[in-house]
Amino acid sequence: MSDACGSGRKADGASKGMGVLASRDPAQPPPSPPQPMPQPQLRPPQQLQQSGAAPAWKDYQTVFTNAKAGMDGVDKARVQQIVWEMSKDSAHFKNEQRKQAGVLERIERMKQRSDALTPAELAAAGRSMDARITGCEARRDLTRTWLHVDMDCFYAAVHGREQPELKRLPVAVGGMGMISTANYVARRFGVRSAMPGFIGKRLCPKLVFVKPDFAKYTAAAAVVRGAFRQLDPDFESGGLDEAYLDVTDYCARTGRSGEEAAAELRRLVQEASGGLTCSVGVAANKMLAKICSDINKPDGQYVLPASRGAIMSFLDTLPVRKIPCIGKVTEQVLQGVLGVSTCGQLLAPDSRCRLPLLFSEAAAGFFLEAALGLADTRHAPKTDTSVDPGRKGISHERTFRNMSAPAEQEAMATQLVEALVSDMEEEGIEGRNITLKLKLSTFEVHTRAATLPRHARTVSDILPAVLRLLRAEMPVTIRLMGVRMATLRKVNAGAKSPLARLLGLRCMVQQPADAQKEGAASGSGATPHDVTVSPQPLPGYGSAPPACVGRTVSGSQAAGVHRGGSEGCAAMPAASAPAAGRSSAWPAPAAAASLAGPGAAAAARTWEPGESPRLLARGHTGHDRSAGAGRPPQGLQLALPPCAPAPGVSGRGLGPGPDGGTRCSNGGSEIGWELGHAGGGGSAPTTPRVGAAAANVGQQAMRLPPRPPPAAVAGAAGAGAAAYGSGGAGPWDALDVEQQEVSEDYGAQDEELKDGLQDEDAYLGAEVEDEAICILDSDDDLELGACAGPTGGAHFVKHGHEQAELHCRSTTGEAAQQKRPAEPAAVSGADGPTSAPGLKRPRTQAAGGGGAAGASAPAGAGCGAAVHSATAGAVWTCQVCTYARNRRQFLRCEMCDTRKGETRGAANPARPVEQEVGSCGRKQQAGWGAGGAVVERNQRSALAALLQPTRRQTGPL
DNA sequence: GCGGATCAC
DNA sequence: TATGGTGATCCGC
Ligand SMILES: Nc1ccn([C@H]2C[C@H](O)[C@@H](COP(=O)(O)OP(=O)(O)OP(=O)(O)O)O2)c(=O)n1
Ligand SMILES: [Mg+2]
Repeated sequence: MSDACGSGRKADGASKGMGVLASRDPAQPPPSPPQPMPQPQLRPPQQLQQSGAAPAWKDYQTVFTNAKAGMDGVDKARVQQIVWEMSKDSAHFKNEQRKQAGVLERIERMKQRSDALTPAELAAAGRSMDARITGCEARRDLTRTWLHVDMDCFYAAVHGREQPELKRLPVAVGGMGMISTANYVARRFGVRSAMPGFIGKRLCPKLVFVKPDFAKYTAAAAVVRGAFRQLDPDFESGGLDEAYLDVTDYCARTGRSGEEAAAELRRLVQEASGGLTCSVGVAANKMLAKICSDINKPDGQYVLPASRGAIMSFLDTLPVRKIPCIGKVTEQVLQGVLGVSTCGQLLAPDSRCRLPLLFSEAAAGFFLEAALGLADTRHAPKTDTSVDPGRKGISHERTFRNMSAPAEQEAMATQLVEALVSDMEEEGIEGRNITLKLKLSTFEVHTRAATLPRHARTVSDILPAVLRLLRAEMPVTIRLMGVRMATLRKVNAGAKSPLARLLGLRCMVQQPADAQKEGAASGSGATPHDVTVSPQPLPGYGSAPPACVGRTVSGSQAAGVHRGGSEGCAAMPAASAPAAGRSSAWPAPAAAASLAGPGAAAAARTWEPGESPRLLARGHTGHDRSAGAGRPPQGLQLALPPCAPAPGVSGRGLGPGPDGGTRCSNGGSEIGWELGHAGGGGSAPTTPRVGAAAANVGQQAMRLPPRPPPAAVAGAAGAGAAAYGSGGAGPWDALDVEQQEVSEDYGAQDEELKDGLQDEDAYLGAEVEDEAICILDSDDDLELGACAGPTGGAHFVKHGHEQAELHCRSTTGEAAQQKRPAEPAAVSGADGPTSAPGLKRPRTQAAGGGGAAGASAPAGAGCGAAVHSATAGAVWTCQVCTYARNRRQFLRCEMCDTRKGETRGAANPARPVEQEVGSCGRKQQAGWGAGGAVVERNQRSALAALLQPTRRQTGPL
């Protein structure tokens, strides 16, 4: 086993932790403290005087005393006491105590429940868990070799590389307000990430603060990723400074062991980066590898042999806190309720049988698998970036001195929304769900959300809703405000049909399996047609402003918005990535991907025995008997960082700088805007591998109804990735919808046309060679009218209110050019008292008219159908905000939440009395977006709420 | 769908 | 003086 580790590895003296094997003690003590203490006076005080019993400071639970790399010789008691001393009178402290009280309460409740369990219940649950364990074991896959690599005190190391003198000094990246990270010298004093700078300074008076420079980190990350790629071109990024590599193939190819691969990787990283060191974990799956990478940090590696025995032995004494997703709170809960602190204890009969009885299905399953050392062994699938927004939400938030003035708060909200919109535009996305976040001067956090009438991406569409939410909470004294947009989708991606955009339709085409015969094309049966193509929607202009605000505001930036595919990342392959947004890299579609199992069927499921914890989005190993074909897409997502699929080239450095660098407020305090804005790019995915996986994701994104479509894409492994990959070539290639010129009309920003079409019935024409199924998915209810065409037949199959399948079948030989089978008028005419009375359906027709597309129309039959967006069907006008398009099924105004018929805003009836006046006047602090900057655009998802307090109070702030 | 909570970097 | 920003998931309503 201990094969020659001789390779690579330079004997820099610090030849620490070369792979260790079979350890029985997971916490193999790192070979003694790093290096000799730099300077005597830098040695942290070793002990502190403490008298009395049960000192108050001992109860203050912070994350600063957790075991962490570089914290070995730290006097934790001293740290804790100082942290407590400096915090105890603060509002922050008070809030922490409040939260802690809640945790204790929760633990208490769970304990009671646990005690109340009957022997019968426990026995039954025990048997159930045993069965699960058996199933899990049967599926354990030890054939893959994974490396998890994590840079050592990354930010600090980058600065140290440029200013060597810093290496010997205790350095913290950040400012007196917040520390992003600290080098190992500083860590010996207890200085850590997320610690307020002033406390760090107190712990280590000589602490040197360095301002963060995100551009540098991004550039450095890009370099080391180049090294990662050498061992695994498809490596998954877990953040700016870490990644998961499946080196199974590399090892097979080179004949190297995992240990040697790790050594080689470390060598390459150091060489490429000019001295930056990293630590590597080697194990059979991602989760284990991640845990291992921390063991011999810094500049070390640890190998966990791929045998069940070694793994179980390793986990036996491993603190549960080491499991990703088990944080401070969960650790306390497990300890408090079950008396469990290690994975081994979690598996003890008396503990494991209680898991399903005290925790949710998902959580129990996660704990079980984690304790067994089971997790993803395959890369997360990649997704089609032209369709996938790449993220679930996008946000902006900022901390400032306590603020109470409404006007000031509204101005802040405006700024935030502007920034948000700017980012959304960069990424070409729009969203439907807006959330306002407020952190009171007491540090309590509250969120208020609203669902917009339709997807929006302009300030004029979004701000009013935000202001409404904000005003409803006034008066308040806040220290932070944030805005987040969710329910995202890409604007215009791939959709060539303006009509579809108008309707807000997502269209997907797929041919019935049996139709492949004809596709003679590839013997493999993978014709372009049999792939689920898809995506995309987007009501370009269609999504008009929510009446409320003013439609006065024209479609503003319309026409040319298409953000070029890649603003900055020139190096990126076309199909690749999303423009970098904030920090990093590329959105990890993993999240969505993981849910989109193979084939629509597996869309989502809850934990099932044997399935790996979603530690990392999983791509399905195949043995997934997703019986629950039609389960709600809500599978558990105990995701760990659903790593970014293929983080490739690093993006450009900094994004568009802070507009004018202004943001930063006074005195370049703290970390300033740098991080907040940085981001630019991070890494971009290498050319995303499109294919079956992508197709699946596409489906997921499209919210396909549970029922798998006929042409089940499911198993279609390898089914032509082609159709997908070509970015813009979407569905419209196969389903040739007419009216290209409408597009131009749009481009011309024809306001009238826009308004008119909006609620109009519309006609959707298609040209297919044989058969096709077009899946319609709209924001609005769809009312489908008759449909048929001279050249083909079609019928609808509805799925709920917003989706439907349009099945088209051509009658061969029929005029190919005749693309307008059904006369729109034939469509049910259920027009309700729609707005825009003046315009009827003419628009649509006009649109179809030109038919420039027809010119080169390939032979094929046409068929079509008329679709009527129910928006126009039945609407009511809010008497408060005058929004006139509330759909009938809503009893409250979609814009302002007022009850139908009511004349006074009912959204927030009771006005909170409101709390204390802001405390002391803090200094204006620039929102540094440090940490955030860190994370690549969302690689992180957390299991989080495994244990939720049962109660929930949603009162006025 | 919302709001609070948890987690990670 | 002074405790960040971004993204995601989960649970209970
Ligand atoms: N709360 C946090 C945690 C981390 N980071 C940033 C700074 C770190 O340099 C970088 C990477 O995070 P790590 O957890 O990997 O920490 P380090 O790389 O700094 O140290 P280690 O050697 O323990 O990996 O992310 C941050 O801004 N805020
Ligand atoms: Mg690191």
